[in-house]
Amino acid sequence: MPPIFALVDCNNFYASCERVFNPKLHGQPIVVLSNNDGCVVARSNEAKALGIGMGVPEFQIRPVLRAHQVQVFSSNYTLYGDMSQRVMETLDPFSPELEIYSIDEAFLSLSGFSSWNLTEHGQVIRATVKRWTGLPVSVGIAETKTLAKIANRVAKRTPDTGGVFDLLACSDREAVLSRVAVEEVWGIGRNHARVLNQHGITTALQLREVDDQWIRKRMGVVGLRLVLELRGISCLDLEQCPAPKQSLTCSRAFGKLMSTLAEMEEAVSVYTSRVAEKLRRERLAATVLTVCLTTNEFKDGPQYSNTLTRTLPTVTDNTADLIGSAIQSIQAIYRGGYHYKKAGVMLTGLVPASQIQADLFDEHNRRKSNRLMSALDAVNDRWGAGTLHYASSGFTRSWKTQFHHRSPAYTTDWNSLPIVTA
DNA sequence: TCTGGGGTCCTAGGACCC
DNA sequence: TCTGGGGTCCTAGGACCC
Repeated sequence: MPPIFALVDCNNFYASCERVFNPKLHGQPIVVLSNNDGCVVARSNEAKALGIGMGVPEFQIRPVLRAHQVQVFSSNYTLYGDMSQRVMETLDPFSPELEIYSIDEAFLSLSGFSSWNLTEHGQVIRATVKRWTGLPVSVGIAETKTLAKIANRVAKRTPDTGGVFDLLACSDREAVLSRVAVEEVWGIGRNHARVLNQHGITTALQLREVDDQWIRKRMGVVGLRLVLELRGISCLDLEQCPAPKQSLTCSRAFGKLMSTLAEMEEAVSVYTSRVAEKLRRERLAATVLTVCLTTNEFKDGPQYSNTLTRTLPTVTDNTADLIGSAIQSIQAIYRGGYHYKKAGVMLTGLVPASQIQADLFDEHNRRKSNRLMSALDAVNDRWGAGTLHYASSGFTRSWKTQFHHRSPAYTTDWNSLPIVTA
């Protein structure tokens, strides 16, 4: 049975989430900012039309934001995560196989649906997601994932498609591919695009026609796979069960520059606590911990950054163990006389928590540790992150990441439910 | 004044072994 | 002329994604 993929992708996901519970925002330009309200990470169509680019620092476009009364939001990951889950649950019945590819995208297998009118099926999907979640999505359909991505782009960009485009039902595929720039193809980033352009390859159609050996040499097996996908030969399968994580990170820019070791220890302690929570949620334990710190690269003045990776004394998912290692590492790489902007903690060498090898005498302590961590996580789930924390994380948090324009957690907090007035 | 965060995969090269 | 050859494992770095 030849494969058929549908890619369902939410339009301007974060910006659209803000709109669902705030109808006044319809038709208005919206931007959503990254942590610390630093860069633009999402834009409504109206904001795109104003020429606001993706990833642009907020301070550079402040005049535009003010002049056009653009609605500005800090990232509200609690809201977006919950809305994402609603979308995925809505998509589930439409296909026997679903791959959640990112927070706002899913691949559906439509293999075996070839006798259906897939454009109509796509329209039903689109209308259902809109009705059940309030979010607009686009649907692209084709026989490979890479082509489904392209079909989705067409659906999004061409209003008369009604948000659904089926490349299988398209009579002039060459015309479609010739209108897609090579840098818009999934898997072609800035660097590969530059090289391809230098060789006169500027469209998806031209990329499809390149010589196999040539692309293999320049872009490795990844490049070859991509070209085959453009030709309609499916090389990327649907992945229904996500592979176990290989690394977990918490890294963040500070709300202000920091210089003392005491502050850096606090920050690293907080970040370690966050990443340890992720670790336990995934039911994993870590064998290696990496700490990094860096000054502000955009600023003049002395620069310093360093990274230290250490194998942990024992495989663990215990926050205190991990903090102990992280503090030792930050003490080792910290240097006085600098203004630090960012630090991070990464866990690798992850193994299933159930497989932790405990020696005979360790058994008692491990049981105790598990109970303590369960209690810690339960308290913080119930009363909010950081309610219960280690003293090494400090109490002032003057360096905390800033979110000055955050919308309420409409869907996950009783006190933030939207209120409808007659 | 102000510039995000969290991932994956592949490849090349070095160390080491027999 | 010609200085073995083949394999594994690990790491760093590059490229990409959302």
